[in-house]
Amino acid sequence: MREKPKPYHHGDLRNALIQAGLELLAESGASALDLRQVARRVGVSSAAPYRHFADRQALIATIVEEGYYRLARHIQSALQQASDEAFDQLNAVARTYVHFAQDNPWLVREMFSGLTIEHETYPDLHQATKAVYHLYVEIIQRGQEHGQVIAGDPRALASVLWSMLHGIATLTIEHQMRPYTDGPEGIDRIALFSMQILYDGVGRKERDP
Amino acid sequence: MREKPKPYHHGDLRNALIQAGLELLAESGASALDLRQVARRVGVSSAAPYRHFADRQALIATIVEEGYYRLARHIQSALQQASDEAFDQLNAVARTYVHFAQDNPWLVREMFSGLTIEHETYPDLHQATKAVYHLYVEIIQRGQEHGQVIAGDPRALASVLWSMLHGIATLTIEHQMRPYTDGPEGIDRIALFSMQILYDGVGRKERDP
DNA sequence: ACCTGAACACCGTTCAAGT
DNA sequence: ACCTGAACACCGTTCAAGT
Repeated sequence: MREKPKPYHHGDLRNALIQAGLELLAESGASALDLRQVARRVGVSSAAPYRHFADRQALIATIVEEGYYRLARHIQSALQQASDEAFDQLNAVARTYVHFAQDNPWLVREMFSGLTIEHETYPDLHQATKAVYHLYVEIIQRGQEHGQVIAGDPRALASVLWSMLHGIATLTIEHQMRPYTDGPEGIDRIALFSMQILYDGVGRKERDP
Repeated sequence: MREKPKPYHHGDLRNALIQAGLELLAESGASALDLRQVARRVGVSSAAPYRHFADRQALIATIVEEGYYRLARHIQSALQQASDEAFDQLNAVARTYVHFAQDNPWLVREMFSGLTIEHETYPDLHQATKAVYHLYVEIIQRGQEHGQVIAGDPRALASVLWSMLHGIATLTIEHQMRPYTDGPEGIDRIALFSMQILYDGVGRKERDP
């Protein structure tokens, strides 16, 4: 079934490299994400990728960028199935975030390692992270409009939400959330619990008489 | 785990390698954390480190472990200067966490990358992270005893606190918290703000008459 | 314009041999 | 017992030459 037409020109090498990199990352972790191996899998020479990416970092940045866009898509589709209650939406996002991390641990680790984000050498990547961040800002704003979320700069509140999501996803991947993540609905439980805390706080409120 | 005090090239190569690794990491980032370069800086051959560490990962795990112990010490000393109010303590921890991350960005990135924690090949490292986690559990428990923190499994609540700290530290390092971190007290401001949210929640509470 | 082949510098790791 | 020197396999990157 598999033909091996090996034209001198690949045709879509750039996308093929991104795809192969994504696969290698998922299969064998970050150490497999090296240019020679990616080139090998695609069936081109080790030098070929340099026609499409400045260096290894640039390929990784593009792969991570793709990761952020995928995450954004997942979140958007989860939000469409949630009610317009702020808490419900927070919950949907948290569940999506943690599941995405669990399903793509190596990709998310690469996304969160941030080595590339630091240098603003990759504007497209920066754009992709902003797209996700913007979804949080919108949730907060809608919640404020409906009187469900406290007043305050939506971007500041969104940053705190982002921090929380970032943290629970990371700790879940690293298996630091056990035993709360065990069992069939464990991952959902920790997401729900975290959002409940974020929503209501850990401080004990006075029961006024 | 103290050994003979002898920071000379001959007798204490193990500690010399850890120290050099810490320095290289701080100076030049993760890419500088390679065995040959560490060996070079200490003034031994490239093969010498293998007498003290199984491989490169083992050296990194030890360096990261040292990072967790340093962080634990910082937190402990901050807690001693805080009052016995739960909120005050949460705040002290958050400030310490974020400052530590800002002062040691590469070390913290390595600590959070978690590639090593996943494999429980490094029990000492696991131990070091537990030491930090335990400090959070204690804060939560004290807060509950004083009626300042809501009821619930202290370990679960501590995990949520940990997630929050993890997230704000990461986003601060990656400069995703701007513009809230700008200015002289910016870093403290974002820590305080985050803890206020964690304590009181983002949900709008009804003002009962 | 896009890709190959060979080359260079460098790293992780091993091992026989030195002290 | 601890360290050196040489060696092997492999990776990032470059560049002249091929299609």
